[in-house]
Amino acid sequence: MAKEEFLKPVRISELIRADLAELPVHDMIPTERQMAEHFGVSRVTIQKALQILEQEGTIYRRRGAGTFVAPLRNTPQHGLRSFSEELALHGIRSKTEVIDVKLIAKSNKSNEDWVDLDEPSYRIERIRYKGETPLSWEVSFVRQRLAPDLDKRNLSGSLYKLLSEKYGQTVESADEEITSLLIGKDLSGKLKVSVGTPALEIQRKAFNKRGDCVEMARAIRPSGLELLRYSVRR
Amino acid sequence: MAKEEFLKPVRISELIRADLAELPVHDMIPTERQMAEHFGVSRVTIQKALQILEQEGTIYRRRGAGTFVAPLRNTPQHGLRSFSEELALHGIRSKTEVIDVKLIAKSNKSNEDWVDLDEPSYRIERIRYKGETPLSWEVSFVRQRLAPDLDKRNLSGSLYKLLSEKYGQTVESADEEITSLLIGKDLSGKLKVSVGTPALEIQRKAFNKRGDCVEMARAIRPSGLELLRYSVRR
DNA sequence: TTACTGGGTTGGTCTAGTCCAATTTTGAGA
DNA sequence: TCTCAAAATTGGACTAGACCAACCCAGTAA
Repeated sequence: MAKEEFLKPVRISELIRADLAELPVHDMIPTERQMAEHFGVSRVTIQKALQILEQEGTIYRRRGAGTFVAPLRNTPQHGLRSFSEELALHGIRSKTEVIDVKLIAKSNKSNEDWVDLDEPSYRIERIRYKGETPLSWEVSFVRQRLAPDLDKRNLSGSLYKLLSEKYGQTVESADEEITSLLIGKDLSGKLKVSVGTPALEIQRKAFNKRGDCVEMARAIRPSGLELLRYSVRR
Repeated sequence: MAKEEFLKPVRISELIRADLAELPVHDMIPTERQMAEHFGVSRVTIQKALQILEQEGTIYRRRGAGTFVAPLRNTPQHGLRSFSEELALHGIRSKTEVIDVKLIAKSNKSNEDWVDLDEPSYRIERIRYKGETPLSWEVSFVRQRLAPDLDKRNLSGSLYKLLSEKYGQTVESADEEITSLLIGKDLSGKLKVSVGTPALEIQRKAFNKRGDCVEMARAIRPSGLELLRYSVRR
């Protein structure tokens, strides 16, 4: 006989979300107490399930009034995705060309002045393609200590996936800083665009759960393909 | 005699954060059970307090092991701030020039093709300055229904603050989309930069708690001042 | 020394119940 | 019909206790 399984908040939120799809916007849904009885769980568990739906903008709650269906938000939530995942979400199959991989000694005053390395790190230079069209030029730095022999791996896929699966370094959060610039002589050839094309420059620091910096990266994306979307919350 | 006040999670998280500042990175802090006893509250309350600190990246937790001090993240968290708040955070006093405010009829096929208005809305065109230097050109659309007589207000301050305090429309979340472009003839004069200067274009939809779109905006920021920062979480 | 095992510790999760504050509804009175 | 106060409802918050899974470490055996 199958062991009795209790419903967990995540599962409950999925069930509720499915029912929600058929309800009109701003409609009130059953109270927490009713749901608790219906699902056979405590009210706290229901509250956690509703909290999930509230954070993703599916519902909103008003004390003393009830819980209501929020309007559909057509913009997809950004979350934390690698570049390849981001492209796949837009239905684009991407290709990655690894330009260069090398080990950088510590505390070098290199030409990459935006990154200060306190220990030996790998420098990975890559270009992302959609078919024959370059989409993005990227340089990533990863500490050797966190990912030894990274240079011997296949780097033409998702770096985040590789770091997570092979080294247990899962990216949980990232800080990004965005500026604009003009494509210069050095990159115009690699990105197959003319000098003076406007582009986005994204500098990113990615962190694991412990708050250690797992990756430092800089990406240059010529304008044309709109991929940079953020959802900001209070 | 003052009424006995129970400590709430937010207050507890502040107290813990203060103590944390003196501890070395990756040090273990007292267990949840110890803290619960120390503060005279339940363990669930402590967990909520720790959840706050965990989300802001101050600590991290490992089941079976304990709770630890996370490394300092030097990049400031972005959160959801208005442009003027963002500038103030960088120690910059900003000035706002209101170029134009007018009421737009519904469903007009205007030259602003990026926004589809389903009802009468205000169109607010402004320029942000640091001293005499223009930083950003912005156009905001706000539904008349949500903020009647908005055109009679003083719009040279924070629009979000105005909407929140006068109309009860507090921005809780926003979706932003970022691209790059070159400054054209129309904006080069207003922003006092030469034609062909690279710039960021930010399109934003801001929502209240109920998920209704409170503001639609488009901002153009010439490169030079780095203000666009995002913290992304899983 | 090395490898394993078992018990204690710790965070993660859930329950059942209580109290509170915001809101809506009800009902009495003018 | 209208107004306003009381009552009921609802989400928000907290407690005390329980169980579980991951982890750490001391002790044991090879």
